[in-house]
Amino acid sequence: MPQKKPKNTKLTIEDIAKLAGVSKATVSYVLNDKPGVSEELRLKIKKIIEDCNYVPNSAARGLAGEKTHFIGLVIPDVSDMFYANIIRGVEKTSNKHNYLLNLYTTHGEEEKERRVIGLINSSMVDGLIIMAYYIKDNFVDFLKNEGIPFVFIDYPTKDEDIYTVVVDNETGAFEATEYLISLGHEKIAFLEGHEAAWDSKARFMGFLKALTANSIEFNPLLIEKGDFTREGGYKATKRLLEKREEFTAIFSSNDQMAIGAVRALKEKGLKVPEDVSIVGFDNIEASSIIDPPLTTVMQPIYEMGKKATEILLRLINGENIERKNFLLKTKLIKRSSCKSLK
Amino acid sequence: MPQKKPKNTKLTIEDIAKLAGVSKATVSYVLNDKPGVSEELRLKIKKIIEDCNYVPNSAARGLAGEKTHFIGLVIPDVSDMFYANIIRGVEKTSNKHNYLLNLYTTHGEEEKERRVIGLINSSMVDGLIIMAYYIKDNFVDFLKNEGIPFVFIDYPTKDEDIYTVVVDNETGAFEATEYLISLGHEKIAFLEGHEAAWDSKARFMGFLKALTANSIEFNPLLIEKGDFTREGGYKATKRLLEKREEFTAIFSSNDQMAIGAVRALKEKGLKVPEDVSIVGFDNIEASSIIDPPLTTVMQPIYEMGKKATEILLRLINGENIERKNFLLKTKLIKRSSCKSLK
DNA sequence: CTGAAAGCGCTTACAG
DNA sequence: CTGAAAGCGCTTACAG
Repeated sequence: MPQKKPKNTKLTIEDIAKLAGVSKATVSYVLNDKPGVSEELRLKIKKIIEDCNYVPNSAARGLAGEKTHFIGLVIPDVSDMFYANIIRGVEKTSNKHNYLLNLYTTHGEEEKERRVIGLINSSMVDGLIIMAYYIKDNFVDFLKNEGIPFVFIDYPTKDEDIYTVVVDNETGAFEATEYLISLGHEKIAFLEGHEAAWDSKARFMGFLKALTANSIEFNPLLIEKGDFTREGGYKATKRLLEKREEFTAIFSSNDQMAIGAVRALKEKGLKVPEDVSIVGFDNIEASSIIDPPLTTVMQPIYEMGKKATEILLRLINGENIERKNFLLKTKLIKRSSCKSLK
Repeated sequence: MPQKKPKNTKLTIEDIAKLAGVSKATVSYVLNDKPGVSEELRLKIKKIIEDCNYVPNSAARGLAGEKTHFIGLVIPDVSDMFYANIIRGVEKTSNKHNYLLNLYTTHGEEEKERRVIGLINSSMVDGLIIMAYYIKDNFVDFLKNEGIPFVFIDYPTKDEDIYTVVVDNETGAFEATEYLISLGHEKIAFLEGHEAAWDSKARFMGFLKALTANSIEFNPLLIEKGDFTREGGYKATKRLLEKREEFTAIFSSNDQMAIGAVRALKEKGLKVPEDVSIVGFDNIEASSIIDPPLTTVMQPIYEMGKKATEILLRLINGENIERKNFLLKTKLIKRSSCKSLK
């Protein structure tokens, strides 16, 4: 009957202690690499543990107040490649340090994000990596009081008291725009992402700064609102074309919209990059498959997960980390959607 | 200091008991919907729990032998859309039933798959969903002895004693081939996947059966070995073309190879679908983006995760399930990579 | 350097 | 219908 878990088959610390002829405490010290056991005994016990394939019960460890060797990852979704890559970064890094993963998906729902609270209560994880939408200050305060280490991913805050790993969207957009300018483009349209999205804003800032840095006048008519979707990019580009305001390039604040833009241009008989150059942002898989392959800005997604985990693990181990806010660099991927005007 | 978890802030069952003026046991009964508490008292206690935002400590629950409300998912990777969709299916379904997810990625390494054993020991999960490569019979035996419910995904076995959820690759391939035949194709080439892959074999079987069912003679010259990669499909198709054996269609055992095949054909000046029709398998994102969009067989990936979770949850609740092996249907996605010869 | 004992927060017989 | 007590497997002061 699956209802009952017959634990009798499982080895406990007591079994190991008996086998080694010592007390449970001594085995525990060995397990946790604590002092107070002679090297000889330590080796002997380690061998027995190894031979028996004994693995300590994490639940008991968690309860007793020691490390559980689990870290919790709060993330909106798993089926999006962006999040999937973050998970992979977290997972690979934590695995390397003998940590396992608890996954909590929120699907961008505020209520589910709040349930994270229950999780922490459960003393099931030693630390938390959080990527969320609705995190408010009170939530952060709660976490602080909780005394559990946590790191935020892609959550830009001015609160210098919390650990964050964020992509440098602004510089990424700056570089992409400078690239277009270096090819001779001056009339560059910009497709905005979702209104509330801070990353869209950061990209727009980078775009603006690049124009300014190159003494190119900003033309508000060439800005179109979008929503980060393919359809949104398509519509934005159609609106742009209807304005009959001249432009030679489009900088889209993400790839999905850039793909929509390509379609809109093609429908109007315009060729990419012959008539219009396009740069996207994100380097999603589709960007290398479409015709023409898209020049875009790659985010260090995997690295974000990795970095956040490294920080968290150090915090869990009680290390002090000087810096709290980490900005990760993007990379411009040049493909064939841009043409030089020179 | 992050080293210490100050549990003092956290509510325990004892606090709730005091607040309600009852013993811990009574609160526990309410928590677990067990009989022995008057309806009135039950409601009162539930309200207090609600008001205090109390969440029981899963570690303690797990230790005490009750449900942890975690299920473990063993899976090779997260950054592959196939697996990501399975995770999503598992995660959405388990969340709906108030279950949380523990994720264990194995990266196809036998040793890491084995570490699953440690996990079970940990009484951290109530059940296990497993998608693995090296699972041997001894491993299955271990799980059975463990007394923990488990369900395998995409693990074809003749062992009628274990629960499995598998895609009906054979019927999927059968239908795809019949579709090509219905368009008038008789000279159909087949690109095999990785040699050891049982799903590749199943797809080949479906292909063969469709030929037989339609009295079309099987031509061994039109079979090419591949390895499920884009490059493998490209090379296989080049070899195929060098044979100078006539064919009007290609059935590739997955989309990646089909994409490689399209490239090989284009390089030889052949057009898809005008000169050669192509059908893939998997319905990966790229299949809808390439030119021409690929006709392919969609696997019910999300549904596999969902189905496996539903089964597992029922097992965890002690329900008996009559059937053990579930075959999930594929769906033919018709796009423009096939042309009728009629 | 080592062991006996208490305690983490829960559940579950067992009495009443 | 309800409560006192034992126990799950660990860790951690505290003695020795």
